[in-house]
Amino acid sequence: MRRKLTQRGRDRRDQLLDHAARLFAERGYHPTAVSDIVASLGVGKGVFYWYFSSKEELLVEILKASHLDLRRRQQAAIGDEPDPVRRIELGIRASLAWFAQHREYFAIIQFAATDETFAPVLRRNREIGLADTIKHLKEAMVEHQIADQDPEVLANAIHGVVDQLTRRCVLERDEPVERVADAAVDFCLGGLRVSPAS
Amino acid sequence: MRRKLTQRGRDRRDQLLDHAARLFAERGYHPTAVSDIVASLGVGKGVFYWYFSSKEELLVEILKASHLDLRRRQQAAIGDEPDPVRRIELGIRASLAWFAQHREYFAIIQFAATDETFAPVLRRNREIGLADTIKHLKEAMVEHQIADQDPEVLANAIHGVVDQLTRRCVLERDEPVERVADAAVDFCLGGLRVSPAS
DNA sequence: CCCGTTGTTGACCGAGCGGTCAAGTGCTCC
DNA sequence: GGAGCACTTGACCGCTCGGTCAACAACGGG
Repeated sequence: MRRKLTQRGRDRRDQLLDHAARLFAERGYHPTAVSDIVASLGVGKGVFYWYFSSKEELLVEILKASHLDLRRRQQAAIGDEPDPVRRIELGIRASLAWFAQHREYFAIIQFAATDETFAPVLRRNREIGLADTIKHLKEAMVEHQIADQDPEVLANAIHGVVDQLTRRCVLERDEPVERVADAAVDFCLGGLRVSPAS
Repeated sequence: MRRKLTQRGRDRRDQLLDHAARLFAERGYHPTAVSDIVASLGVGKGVFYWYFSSKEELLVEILKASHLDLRRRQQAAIGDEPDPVRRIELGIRASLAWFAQHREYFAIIQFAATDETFAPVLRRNREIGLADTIKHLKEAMVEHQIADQDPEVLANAIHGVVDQLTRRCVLERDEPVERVADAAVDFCLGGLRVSPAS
């Protein structure tokens, strides 16, 4: 759906995006009706279909916009840091911080991953994120800062740690982001540090 | 729903559980109608409601049964291994192997995690799994095989790695379980092995 | 002040859903 | 062989959903 929007129109669209994201996060995508979304704004149903051609398109827009925002935050955090390992660390910290500030998107992304309709968008988002991490990992390998291993597997493992610790520690248990980020970075850089003896 | 079942009845119930799990995994929970499930068996709708009181109850049963099965597999794999670190390793390998054989449950569990209705069941399942890992971690700390750290955070990090590598490598890219399991164990035990110099 | 465009209304529609039920079938045990 | 319980049928119900639309309001440039 492409339409000429005035400032008023753009504001409405953003309102719809925001309210929908909140409702999707709270109750889930399917259980949230379009009529719930417009009701939460106190407007008629037609408003929704003025800005979006379908409920599906709305979710796709939410996914794209949020990923863009997360990525901007990561890049801002990394800046021009020259050390690749340090860049990975800064990326991990930025991700945790972003999710702590945008909790609602976590549940939405997780649902979208379970629905074939949205999987392509999500896959694309993920590939971009992985590519960033892989780039840093490869550089770190070239500089012999870390051992030579399949960078794609490593990148996935790192994202798995960040994902899980965000979910369990930051979102569910409300632990301070800093502390959780420290733990995530520690685990990724050093694992369980099993002593060679074992 | 508790009912007296003959052998025939138990078989039907299992058929329903199986077909439903497959459909939920392929299309998702909400988009799969009860009428789809019974149609895939070529029976009338009443059959479903003879064995389950609602679609919701069905999913809860699927979640409980699958978690029980995974756990049995883990315990069988661990056996009476005395070394706690080795027990963690065996648990990781068993999890990956189980999911490789029961791919359909991964998508179902992921969806269930996004729906408040099913979150309690899942939370319970997860707590049980974490408790197992934490037990081994604590023992390993007592024996000074690994450094003293918050065992709950570590357990979550490990589960995150297993989760992510199962999803990306085993399920999506069909890599051999053994190889992925090696990578998961390596990463968990040693992380990125950043050289102390950095 | 008028007119075209942007924005809004809410009754309405067809489709599909989860769930019910009266009626029937097949098994099993006495 | 029949009484009774396990199991099956599928039309049916009430409801909610995503989406449409004709009519109308607000805004803004000329």
